[in-house]
Amino acid sequence: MGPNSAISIPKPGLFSFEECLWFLNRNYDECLHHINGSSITKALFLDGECLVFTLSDEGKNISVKIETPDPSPRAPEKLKAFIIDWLDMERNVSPFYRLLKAHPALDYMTRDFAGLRLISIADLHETLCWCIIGQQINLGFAYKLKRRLVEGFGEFAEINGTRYWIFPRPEVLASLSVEQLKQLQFSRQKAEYIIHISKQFCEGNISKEKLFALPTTEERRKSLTAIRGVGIWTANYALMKTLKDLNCIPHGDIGLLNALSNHELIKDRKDSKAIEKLFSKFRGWESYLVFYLWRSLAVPAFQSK
DNA sequence: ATCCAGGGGTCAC
DNA sequence: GTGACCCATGGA
Repeated sequence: MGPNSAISIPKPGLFSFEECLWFLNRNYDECLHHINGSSITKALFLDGECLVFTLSDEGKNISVKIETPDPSPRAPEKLKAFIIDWLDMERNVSPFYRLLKAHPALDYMTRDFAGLRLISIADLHETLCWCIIGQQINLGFAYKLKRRLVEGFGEFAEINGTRYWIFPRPEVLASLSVEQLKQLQFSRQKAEYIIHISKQFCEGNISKEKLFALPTTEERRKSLTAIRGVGIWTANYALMKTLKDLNCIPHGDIGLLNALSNHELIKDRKDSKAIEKLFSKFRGWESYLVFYLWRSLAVPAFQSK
């Protein structure tokens, strides 16, 4: 491990590693990263190179340690860019905080969730598959299904006896049969959607680059919902989590509705006028507001539901 | 047993 | 464009 594998990333203002860590370590059985005390370890492919890295808090900086032996010369630089993007470290969120502070029911978030960033999922294929998995089932079971998929068909790097998994490649999922996924307790519908979406990636019909190339959110949304299994909720989730489009609201999301209800911001699940009214005050920061509202679901006072 | 869960497709109007 | 209905599967 030479000096090249030590990387430091300066923390921006209104950024809390602890809050981001909290999000990544919610009470779910996540299989794509490991939390150990106050550090995160994850594996990924960067331009085809498999890297395992550990993030930890260094006060004014975040330190990144590459665990994989013999990383390529450009690995540190690419990894740094990945992490800045992953934890949304380059964004100035102070305008969002000003909007929160101006809202009596949401003001507390600027203190209780201070420094939380919109943590992304870089891989569009992974995001869409994750959406399909999570559609209409409880999150606990969704994470279970994801783990089965990842450990069944993904790849891993092993460091000191621990396996760090990477989400399966589109080519692998595209070649599966519906029956193989049904054995993992995927419904027929989920199995068909995932195989179909994976094939679309293999054939080059979908890619993150192609989506980015579209000029407007509306065109990106249309392009996504044209895919079988991708509805408006999934499209908005993917735009928010992978393209970091900040104008996206996953309408109908049960967690979002529960959070709005907890804050007494809506009367019932069909109160779309109240939802529109709230989000109209957060133009340009809708996705951040959604993310913070999801965060609020873990607040003990809102847990009794 | 019954209802719900970070939806989506289809089909009628 | 909107609404009713079906699809699936585990968890509480």
